[in-house]
Amino acid sequence: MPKIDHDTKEKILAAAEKVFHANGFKGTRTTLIADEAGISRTMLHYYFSTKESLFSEVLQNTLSTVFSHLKKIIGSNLSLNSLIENLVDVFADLLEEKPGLPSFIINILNESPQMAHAFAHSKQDTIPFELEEILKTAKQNGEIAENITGEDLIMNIYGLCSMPYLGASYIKVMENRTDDEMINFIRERRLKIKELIIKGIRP
Amino acid sequence: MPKIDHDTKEKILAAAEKVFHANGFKGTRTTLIADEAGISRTMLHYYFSTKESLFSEVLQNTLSTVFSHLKKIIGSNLSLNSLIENLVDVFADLLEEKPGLPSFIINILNESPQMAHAFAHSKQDTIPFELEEILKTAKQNGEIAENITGEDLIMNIYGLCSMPYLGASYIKVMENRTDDEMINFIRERRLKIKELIIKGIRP
DNA sequence: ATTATTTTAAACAATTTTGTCGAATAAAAA
DNA sequence: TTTTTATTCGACAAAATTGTTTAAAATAAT
Repeated sequence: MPKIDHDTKEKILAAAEKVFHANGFKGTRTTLIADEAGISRTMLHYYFSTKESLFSEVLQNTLSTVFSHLKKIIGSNLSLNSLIENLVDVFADLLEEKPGLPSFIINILNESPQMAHAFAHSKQDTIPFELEEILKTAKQNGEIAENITGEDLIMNIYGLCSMPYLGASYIKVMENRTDDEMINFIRERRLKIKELIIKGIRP
Repeated sequence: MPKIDHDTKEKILAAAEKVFHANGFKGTRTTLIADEAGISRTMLHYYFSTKESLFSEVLQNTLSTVFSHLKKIIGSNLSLNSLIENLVDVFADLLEEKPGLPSFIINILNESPQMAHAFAHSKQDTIPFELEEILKTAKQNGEIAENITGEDLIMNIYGLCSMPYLGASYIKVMENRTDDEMINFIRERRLKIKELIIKGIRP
């Protein structure tokens, strides 16, 4: 029986993820992926017929990672503050694992708004529903300002958590940070983000 | 004496700004700029020899717009809260004028980290210095938590204000918003951002 | 040892994109 | 009116990029 070298395929996928996340679909050169994986461009076409098929596999991997993180929150019966801390942790963990994710998502939304449409209508993102429910009771208890919506909360979290990754190259040189220092900086910021949001949405 | 049609040049620059802001340098096709401007591609090369030269003029225009906005804040002797409200207003006004700016900046930082380096070292961005000064006295007065830095404040403002523009296509379809409704949504969010930050950084 | 599988290199076709050139037209300036 | 300027079109060269093919190697399976 034939044996496939899964190792090489994985190497290609890992390299492709890195390059696609950083440069989007159009911006990516398959040559760069091959270089990054340390293989020839011929080999790339041996495992993946086209750039599109490679991209689509990377996209699926990325989305499944996102959903596996999101599932950590679903079903838990939490107070508002715990929920917020949980959401921030889940997003922050996700971004620490996939630092290129914010720029990747933004790129996709830019390059093909159809995908934004499809994704928005897929209803796989169940967080908004849970959120509205919890916000309702929190408002009744006077824990939170009346005008805050679930959308607000998600935008606060996603915007604040993504920022350091989107501006990484600038933030790094601004304070002459090493890679390790950047990771620490972002970890410390995670705590500040939680505090900012929890205090900031009070009545 | 010869007469140059400045109108056409401006049309090209406006179209180029739109396309470059939306797609970055690599992602931009000069054909698209010509189409957007309603002129032939030959004409584009008549006024701008290369794609690079056109990009560089767009970039300079963009940066001068950014700085003209930033200057509105400099030199004023404000309380912490007024400063924050001012900063949010200035950024929000800027983004309302140039909605593609966040994705443009992110693209530049991604495509050429050298530019991030150059920009960070140009010291044209004087806000951090002013900020640290004001934060110092605010901390002495107990108006703000000790661990908040100027960098934190700027990241909060920039991240929160940019978010709706970066995810625009998603946010639009999510709630079936028209263009006008999007503008209103973002204007209302501006107030929430101010409140979030002011309350969120208290001790 | 023989066969099948993985990998590379080199060459090539097709496509896209950028930039140039020359001819031709319309409009304004001299 | 003659000349300069603004504009377009079409053709084309050069470069980059993607994908195919062929021949040849290294490696693993039987």
